[in-house]
Amino acid sequence: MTQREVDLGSAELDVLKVLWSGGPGTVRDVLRRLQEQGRKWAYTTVQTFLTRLEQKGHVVSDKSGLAHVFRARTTRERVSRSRLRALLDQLYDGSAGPLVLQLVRDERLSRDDLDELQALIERLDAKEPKRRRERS
Amino acid sequence: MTQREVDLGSAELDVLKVLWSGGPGTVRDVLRRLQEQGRKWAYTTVQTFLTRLEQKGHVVSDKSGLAHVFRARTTRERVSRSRLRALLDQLYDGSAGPLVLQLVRDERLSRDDLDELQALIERLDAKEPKRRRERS
DNA sequence: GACTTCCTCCGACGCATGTAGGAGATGCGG
DNA sequence: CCGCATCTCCTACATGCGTCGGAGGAAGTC
Repeated sequence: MTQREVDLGSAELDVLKVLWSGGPGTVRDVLRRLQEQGRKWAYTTVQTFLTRLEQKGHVVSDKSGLAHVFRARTTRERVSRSRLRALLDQLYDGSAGPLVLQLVRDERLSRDDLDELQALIERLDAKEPKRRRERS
Repeated sequence: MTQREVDLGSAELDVLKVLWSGGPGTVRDVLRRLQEQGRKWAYTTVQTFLTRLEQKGHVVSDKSGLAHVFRARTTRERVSRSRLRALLDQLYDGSAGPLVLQLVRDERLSRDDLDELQALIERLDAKEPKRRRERS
């Protein structure tokens, strides 16, 4: 029931993102917020995206007023997961290990992130069968 | 010189992948390998992708023989990095921390991966100024 | 030399996506 | 009541991608 692969173009995603971050809004609202981010789109462009997002089920709208109010239905979580999984499957053979290693190696994680990560690993370690191998 | 954002459709990527894994080959070679993977494409479809990949600079070909031999030029590494970065920028606000945490939490990393990860973290810790903060 | 086979080249088509203009309804300021 | 601002709806159009078919040339086979 995982609602078929989240299909979103990057412009569509940008629109969805303003709904996530700024809450529901009309076409005009969304347009304004986008413009504040430096996007120079026409009113109807935003409208098109909102409509398409609605058709795809990622957004719902309240059509009672004159100007429809759109609200995100798909969560950021959902999209992230879906995208991540696609990346994993396409380029990392489906396994997260190498990806994590690469990330920790290449991206500069903050001390806090590292700490947290370490804590998490310890927690996982604790929970597991914990076969402690001799360092070969 | 980072050669503009790696632009690859998913089918194109599949073709590139067989070049990565199976080495250079002609259209027919690539087609065969793809068919072994269950892909049912027409000969010319593969050809189209190889040509487009070449136009985009991801592949080079040796045209001396009758059948051209194509070879990947863009590495898997490069594509992975680029895709990963895009994901990070689009959905994780550019910072890898949350993503790593999510991965370690949600994906079942193998014991080996966890070990390796831990080792890596320790190495990073060692290298760093090592500001040991009081736990606030 | 005529056949069959394989290859390259070129063009095409449908669907998704990014981007928008115009038509027509509706509401508010005088 | 009139006009201007707004909205929605519909249509359009370019580009990219996934997918091929057909034309025409080179090669190996009797």
